[in-house]
Amino acid sequence: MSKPVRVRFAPSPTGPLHIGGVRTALFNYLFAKKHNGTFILRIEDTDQNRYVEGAEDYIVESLNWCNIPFDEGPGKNEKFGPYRQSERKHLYKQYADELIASGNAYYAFDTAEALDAERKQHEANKETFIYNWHNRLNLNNSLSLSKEETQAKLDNGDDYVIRFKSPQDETLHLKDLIRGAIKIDTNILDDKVLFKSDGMPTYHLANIVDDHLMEISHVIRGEEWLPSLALHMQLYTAFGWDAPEFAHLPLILKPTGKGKLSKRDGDKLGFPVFPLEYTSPDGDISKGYKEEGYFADAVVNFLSFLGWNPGTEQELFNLDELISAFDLDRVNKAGARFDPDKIKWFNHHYMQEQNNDDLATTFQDNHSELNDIDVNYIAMCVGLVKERATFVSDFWGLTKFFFIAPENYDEKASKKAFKDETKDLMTKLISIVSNISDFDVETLQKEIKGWITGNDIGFGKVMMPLRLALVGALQGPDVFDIMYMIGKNETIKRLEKVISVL
RNA sequence: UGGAUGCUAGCUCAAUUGGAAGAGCGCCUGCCUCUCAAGCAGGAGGUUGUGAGUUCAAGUCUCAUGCAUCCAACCA
Repeated sequence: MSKPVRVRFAPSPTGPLHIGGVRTALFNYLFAKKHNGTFILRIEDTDQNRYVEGAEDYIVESLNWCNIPFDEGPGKNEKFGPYRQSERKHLYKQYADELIASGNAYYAFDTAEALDAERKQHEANKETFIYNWHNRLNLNNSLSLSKEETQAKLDNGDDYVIRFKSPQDETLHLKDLIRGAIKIDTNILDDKVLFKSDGMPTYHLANIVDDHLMEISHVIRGEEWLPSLALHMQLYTAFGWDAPEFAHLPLILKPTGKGKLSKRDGDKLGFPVFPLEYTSPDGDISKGYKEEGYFADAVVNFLSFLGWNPGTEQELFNLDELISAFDLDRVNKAGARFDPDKIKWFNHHYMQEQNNDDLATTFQDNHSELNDIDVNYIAMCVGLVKERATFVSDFWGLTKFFFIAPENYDEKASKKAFKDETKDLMTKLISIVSNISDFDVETLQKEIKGWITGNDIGFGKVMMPLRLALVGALQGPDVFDIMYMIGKNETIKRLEKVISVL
């Protein structure tokens, strides 16, 4: 039917990729895969002043960690390359010149200082300075100067920028896939700089040229670009090109209060706002979801619900399910509030699907106390407690009694569990345990429960102090599982110890 | 200040072309149990930001207003 779907994620390498950027990348990826299309990574590094070393690698690593790799991009399947705008520098000037030739753009020689002064003066008069039709003839450009003067300046090598000549008294009818029809009066638009004096294009020019050259079919980007849509559509018209479809995603808002989610919110409220840990050139470290123990699938699932929902009650989606369920029609318009508790909830669910051996390996790597312990044993412990864990880092607190005997007993629990007859009961229990030769869960259960019911003792009187002896607190999985795991000798040792403090 | 976009439960979001306001998370209660979670079941929670208008009928359309965000760079 229509053109093949080609979408791009076009971040600027100015630092670590924000979690909102990951969401934008994800939606592009889902849309591409849903329509058997191509997901492209393009690096928008036209601002050399803001370039940060390592940021591009960080972006690529983040996408890979999330399992949403790009199909085309720097160093990969370069059919439409290069994919770094700095390496496409030679392409842009001719297009700017083309716009000048067609009367859609003009040279401007105003210095940054002159424009700054204008802005300040307007501000003092409580006005807004806009460089456009109403004042461009009073400023220093090829429209206000004569042809000869302009040429003389160019020949002289004066610094210049190329500005778009925004039309007067027109109404633009724009279409956004998520927001519908938008009307814009061109009189309020300004003459945006398309080409900078350093020989680089601005975002606006590079973006349109590259999207055209790379045959992008759908532009899916953040809402912060919505005000630029009018300019971009006019550029397509000026070039005589077919424009792609546009979809502007809602912003991601702070968990508390109002406002856009920022790096500071993460620092303040203690959750990451970046996919991977990031160390800035200054040495500042920002937390990452990966390093904090989140599973990539959980992060992706959570992110997919920021501004989108499937219209059903299903919340748990793997990547394939997301691809088939995703639809731009179901992306909503309002800003999405970031809820750190919800992402933990997702992580807990994904924890249950993890392989115990893999979890055990990670767990062991993170705890030197476990160095000499058989990984299979650790995996069994993990299997017993993971239903109550959200992160691998929860494991130690949940399993330490499998590896080391409790040193003391929780005070409140002791009051509840230790009674006058406890000493006698525990002593008797030791002899029962000692006599069990098949030391497995079933036998333990049968023998001990049989003893309790047979003598009408009451479960709490035995089980609570027993649990306290083994764990040190009234917590943890099934008591018989614990006994089986630590073994007969250790069980008896712990019972003897608890008797000694009674 | 100007323009754009948005506003439904505490939070994330639902609600064919206008046609009885719903789910999940969180919270509370119960069940389960040797404990804490998890799990299961139930419950509370809403004048759809506010005010008008059009209509037999408005969360949905129109206008006004409030609040929030984005843009208003030779940043992206």
